[in-house]
Amino acid sequence: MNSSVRNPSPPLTRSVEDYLKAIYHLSSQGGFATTSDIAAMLEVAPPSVSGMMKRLSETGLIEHVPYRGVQLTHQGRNAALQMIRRHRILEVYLTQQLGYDWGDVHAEAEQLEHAVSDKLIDRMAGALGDPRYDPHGAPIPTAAGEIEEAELVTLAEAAVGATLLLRQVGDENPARLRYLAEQGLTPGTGMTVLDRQPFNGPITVRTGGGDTRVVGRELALLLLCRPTDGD
Amino acid sequence: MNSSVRNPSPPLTRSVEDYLKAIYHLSSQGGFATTSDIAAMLEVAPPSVSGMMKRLSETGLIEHVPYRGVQLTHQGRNAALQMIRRHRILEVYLTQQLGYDWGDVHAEAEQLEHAVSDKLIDRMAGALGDPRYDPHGAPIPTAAGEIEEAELVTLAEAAVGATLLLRQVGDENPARLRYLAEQGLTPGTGMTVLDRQPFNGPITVRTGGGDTRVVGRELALLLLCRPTDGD
DNA sequence: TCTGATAATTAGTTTAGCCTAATGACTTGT
DNA sequence: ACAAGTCATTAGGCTAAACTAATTATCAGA
Repeated sequence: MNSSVRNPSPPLTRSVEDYLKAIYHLSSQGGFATTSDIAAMLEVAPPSVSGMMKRLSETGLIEHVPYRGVQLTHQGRNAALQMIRRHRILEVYLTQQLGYDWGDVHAEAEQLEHAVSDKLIDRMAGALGDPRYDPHGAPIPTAAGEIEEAELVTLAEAAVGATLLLRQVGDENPARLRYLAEQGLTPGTGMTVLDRQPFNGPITVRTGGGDTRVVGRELALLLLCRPTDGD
Repeated sequence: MNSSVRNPSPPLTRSVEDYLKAIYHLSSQGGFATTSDIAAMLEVAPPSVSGMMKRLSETGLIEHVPYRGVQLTHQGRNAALQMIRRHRILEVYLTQQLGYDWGDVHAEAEQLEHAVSDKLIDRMAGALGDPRYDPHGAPIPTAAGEIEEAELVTLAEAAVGATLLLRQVGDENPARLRYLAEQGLTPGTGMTVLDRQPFNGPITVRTGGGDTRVVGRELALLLLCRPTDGD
C-alpha cells in the first residue's frame, strides 16, 4: 500500500536537493516555479531543468504542468524543508559557535547541508537551544517540517511615518550583508521612516539607536519588516 | 613552468578524494597500493579502480606501474594529507564539542570531510586548541602537510612482561570501539602484558587502573602501543 | 619450464547531470 | 486572427563514475 515501503526510495542526490530547495523558494508565495526561474537560481541551462523536472515528477517529488511550471508535492515539500532546516541551523551554528560573519555563512552552509546527518543537525540545534531564526532572520523549520509564515513588508513599500521592526534580510550576498551590518541594519532593529524620495528614490529611516540612515531601493527591497505601533 | 599555474587544476571530486585517501593508507608503510586492495577498501569493482588509476596518473596525483600498483606523487600525498587532516579534526570536534561517541565519529566525518572549507577546519582546530591526535589516537597532519610518524607495535606482538602505552586504536568499527571503551582500552592507557596463550590465543594485560583484561587476537591487532620502561 | 591460479586490464554498458542546437507551444500586439 | 517573440521541450552529445564480461599479465608450484 505504502509506496515508500514497497519502493524504498534511494537517498536524494545533491542535485535533487538543490532543485527542491530552489522550487520551494520560487513557489513559496503560492503558484508555480517556472523552468527559467529555476534555471537562473541554480545557474544551469533550461534544458537541464526540463530533464530534472521529468525525473522529479516520476519520483513523486513535484507536480509538473508542461509549459506552466512545477509545484512541490507533500513529499517534495518535506524534503525541501528538511534541507532548509539543515541550512539555517548550520548558519546559526557557524555564527554563534565558530565566529563566522553573517555574510560568510551561506556559502559554507550550502555545501555542508548535503553532508550532515540528522543526528548532527539535532546536536547542533540542541547546543544552540533550538533556535527559531537564522542569522538573517529567516525562520527555521522544525524537525517535523513546520515553518513559521510571517507577513512581512519590504522597507521599499513602507509609508513615511511608519514604524517598523526589521525582521529579516532577504539576501545572501556577503558584500551587501557586510554593508548592512556596518549600517546597523540587522534583524531586530526598529526603524521609523522619515522620508521617501520619489521615483523609487532612497528612503531615510531613523534606527532604534537614534541614527539616521539613507537606504537605496536595491537594499530597501531586501529589508523585510513587520509594522509596529511605534512602542 | 609551473603546471599548477598553466593548468589550473579543477577541484578534486569526492571520488578522487576517497581514492587518494585509500592509496595513502595502503601505501603508508612504503610500497605500492594494489588495485584489488584499493577496490576492497572503497568497495568498488577492480575495473573501476583501473579506470580511476588511469585518470589519476594523467593528472599527476599518482605514479602507476601497470600490474604492480600505485604510489602517491608529492601532489597526491599532499592532497591525501589534507583530507586526513580534515577527517581527524572533524572527529575531534564531534567528540569534544558535540558529544559524539568515539565509535560514531568516523562515519560522520567521512561525509563532512568532502564538504568543509579550509576556513572551517581552521576554525574548528582553533576552537580545540590545535589538537595533535584524533579520538582514536591517530596523529593529525598539520595544515602544511606534516604528519608524525610513530613506531608503534600491536599488542598482538608484545612479549610477556612488556610494559606498553596504548597510543592508538587502528579501527573505525563502532561496535568494536564501543567494546574497547567499555574495557577501558583507550589511547593513553598503560598496560603490562601478563600472559600470552599459544597459537595466537588471547593476551592478558593489567591496565593502568590495575584491572586485568583478556584480549583476543582480532582486537589485539588493533591496539597500537609504544613500549615503555614501565615507569 | 610450463601450467594453473590469481590479479589487472580492456571493452562495452549504464546512470546522473550537465551542455548546445533545434523545435514546438504559449502570449501578446497589431 | 496572426506574426513575432519568449519560453519550454526534445534531440543528441559529453564526462564522471560505476558495473559485468572478456582478455591478458604475472607468479608459484610441479
